[in-house]
Amino acid sequence: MQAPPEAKPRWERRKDARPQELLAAALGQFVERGFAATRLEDVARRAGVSKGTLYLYFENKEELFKAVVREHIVHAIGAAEQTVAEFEGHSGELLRAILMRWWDQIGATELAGITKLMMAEANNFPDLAQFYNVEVIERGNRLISSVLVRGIARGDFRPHDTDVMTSVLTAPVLMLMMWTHSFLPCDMSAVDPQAYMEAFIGMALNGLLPPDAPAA
Amino acid sequence: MQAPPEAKPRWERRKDARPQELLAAALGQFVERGFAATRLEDVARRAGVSKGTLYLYFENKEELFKAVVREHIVHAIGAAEQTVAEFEGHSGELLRAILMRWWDQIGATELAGITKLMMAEANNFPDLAQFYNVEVIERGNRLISSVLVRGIARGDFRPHDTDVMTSVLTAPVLMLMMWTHSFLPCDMSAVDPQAYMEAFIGMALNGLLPPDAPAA
Amino acid sequence: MQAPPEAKPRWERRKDARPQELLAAALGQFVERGFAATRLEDVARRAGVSKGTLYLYFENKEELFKAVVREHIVHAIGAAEQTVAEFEGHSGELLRAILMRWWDQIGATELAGITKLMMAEANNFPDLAQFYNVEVIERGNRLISSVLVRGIARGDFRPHDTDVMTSVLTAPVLMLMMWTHSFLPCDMSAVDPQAYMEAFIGMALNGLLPPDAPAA
Amino acid sequence: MQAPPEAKPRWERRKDARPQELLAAALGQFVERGFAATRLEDVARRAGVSKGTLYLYFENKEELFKAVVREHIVHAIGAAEQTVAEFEGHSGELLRAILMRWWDQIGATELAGITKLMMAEANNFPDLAQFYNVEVIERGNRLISSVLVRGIARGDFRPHDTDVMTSVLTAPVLMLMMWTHSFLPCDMSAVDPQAYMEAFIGMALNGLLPPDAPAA
DNA sequence: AATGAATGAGGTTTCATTCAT
DNA sequence: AATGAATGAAACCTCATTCAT
Repeated sequence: MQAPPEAKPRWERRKDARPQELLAAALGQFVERGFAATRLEDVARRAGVSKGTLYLYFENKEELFKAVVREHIVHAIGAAEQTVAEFEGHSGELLRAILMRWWDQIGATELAGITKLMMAEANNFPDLAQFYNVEVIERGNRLISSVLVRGIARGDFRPHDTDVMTSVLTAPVLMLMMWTHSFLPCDMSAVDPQAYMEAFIGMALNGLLPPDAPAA
Repeated sequence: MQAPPEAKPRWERRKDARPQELLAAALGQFVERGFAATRLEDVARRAGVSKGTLYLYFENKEELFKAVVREHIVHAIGAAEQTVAEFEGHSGELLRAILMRWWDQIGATELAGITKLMMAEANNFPDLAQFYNVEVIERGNRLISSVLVRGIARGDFRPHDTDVMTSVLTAPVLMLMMWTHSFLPCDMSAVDPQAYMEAFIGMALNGLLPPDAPAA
Repeated sequence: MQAPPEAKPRWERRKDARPQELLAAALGQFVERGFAATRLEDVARRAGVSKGTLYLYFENKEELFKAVVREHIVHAIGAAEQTVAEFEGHSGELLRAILMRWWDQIGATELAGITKLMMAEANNFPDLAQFYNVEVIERGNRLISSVLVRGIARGDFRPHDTDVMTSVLTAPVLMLMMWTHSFLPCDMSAVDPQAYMEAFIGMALNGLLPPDAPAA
Repeated sequence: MQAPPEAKPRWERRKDARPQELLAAALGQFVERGFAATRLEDVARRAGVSKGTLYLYFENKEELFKAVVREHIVHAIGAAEQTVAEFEGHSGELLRAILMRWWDQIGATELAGITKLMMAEANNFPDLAQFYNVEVIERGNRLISSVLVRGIARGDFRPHDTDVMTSVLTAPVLMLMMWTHSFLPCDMSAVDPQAYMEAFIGMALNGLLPPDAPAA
């Protein structure tokens, strides 16, 4: 009776939207400051909630970080796995799609900051490192690897050591991510990431084709 | 009987050796933990002194870090500048020497951890970033650049945009440093850094020669 | 049986009362120990809270001190200004009221310790000195001065240099404050501050009257 | 043989001069900063010696301070006692001499800073307070008192409570010292200390004369 | 579900004092 | 007699986490 029904409540039920907002805020803060230097208070303020609210959704800072990684990176890997499982064409085409999506969805976004952050701080947070290795690195490598195996099996690629080749293929992408997200003003403006990715993938695919295949 | 004559004194005076020991301890700690996460107490313990002793030699944490950088990295750049100034042979040979020394004296040592650290934490410590940019990055780039200019002037290299080329030349080395000093177990064991450097430099030099020169 | 139901909680929420309690504790500690020698931990303990709590309400030690001064002294000056603005009677009466209130509300209370503290430590804390000069000394002097100007304008006082007279009027009060709050056991017990104030004001007012006025 | 005899030695034997230099440096520093805020390192630097040297002459900071007080203030009291003991004229003349000397030798010099310092910090250093009370305040009061007693005994002064009168006589001098050495910019420039002292002493002596004496 | 006041361990820095040289 | 390197006990301040409301 006192308050009209449409009176703005002190806080708003967001229900399922809430966690997403918290994760978005956390991502931004982690990328800007790194893991250790990120203050939960800033994450909360950025999400427009109170510090305590974070703890309703995430056990602690590490779990919040893991959730960010799961939400954005692990999820993307899952989608890529799906693509691989369903794909029916030439493995070279598939590999190109996977690598380009990696760049577009992660490398070219603020998510690349997570990669940088992990390289920098993993030493100080062994639990996080363990988690990231299992959930991201190993799983990601497995994904690339599986495409290579598929390619060899189908005769799309010439036979090779797929584990080594996985490293060879991931390294440039990781490096480009570090590069574009580092403060270091090493005039990378000279290089267009998109062009770099195109060149790199073209070269790689060419090198993977069987000896008798026509150049891609 | 009570006190053995060689009872160790409460502390030992080290005089001139001290600063070096402190810097060595600090370097180790910074590389292992990063700047923010390094506790001065750990640096002190590692050097076998008390916390207060650090402050006899360095004004504060930032100055300690700067001293580490000056002692090891800036100093090395200075030596390289000397080499460039005195060198009399072909610029390709000089460039090779400079790049290999960079790798051998910094990239392949724990000093590469400083580079990694700066990429990771510069955002959080603007003063440090400023210092590092002026003392290391700009000065280092100027050094490489000067070799290229020299090469063009002498006809050792074909004409090119030396600033862009400086980026092109530094990028792979920086990346290799990041790579080999990152926790990320991206099976880089497959690649021998030395071989990588050789290959990279060989390629670069070839590309820099004037059109009519015999392949290196 | 194990835990009595009325077990006291780890901490108690005080909400709006808190700042006042903290300021009271801080005032007590500052007056007892001085600014530099006051440890925030003691202030906290005195207020029955933890060290960290202080920082929820005050940015740092200096801000805490300023808040104490504002809360008690600046506030009192404001009230006095109000009185002056609204007063309608003889300026001598007004001056007497202002000076007596100064003594009663500040000089005779522990707040006099703040005055003593500022005299002692201003040299070591330039920011504090600056603040105190602007917020207390200049403003207080302006207040007295305005009463004198009003008195001259209304013909209540004979013409005189109001700035000099302001000094003449404030000096004895400040001195009495120092005196009664100093440890120095210079048998001031012989003098009753109240009587001293009365005598001083009586004399001052007499001296300020216009030549032809009947002695007060 | 190696070093010519007149080679400047690493340090110079000053023998008895040393302590005086240290005390002078300490006095300056104590007056500028206060007791707690004075760093022994600054005292040492000011005296041109090392920190350790201070401890050869003074057990610790408190003893150093006591020595300063003894050297300058207690010593002056002793000289004044001597004067009183030997004086043969009218007690009014003697009292005037004693008070003026107090002002000239202490009040008008940086030594007045010691008085200010004691008022401000005695609470925090009970041992110092105790020392100062016994050696300076009580002894100083006894000195004044003795002059009053002598005056009454000789019929130079009318009978009165000499302890109370001692307070009455010392208060204005102490206040003037505080005043002139405080940062508080309470335009005391309007008052010339010398004139103030003259006026005060004149008034006091007049009040002390026996009823039938001719005005001084 | 949400808040935000409260906590307290942990980090950097200062400085009186000690002691090997 | 003199030095000055070394110590270590505080002091200020931060922030992840808890919990009464």
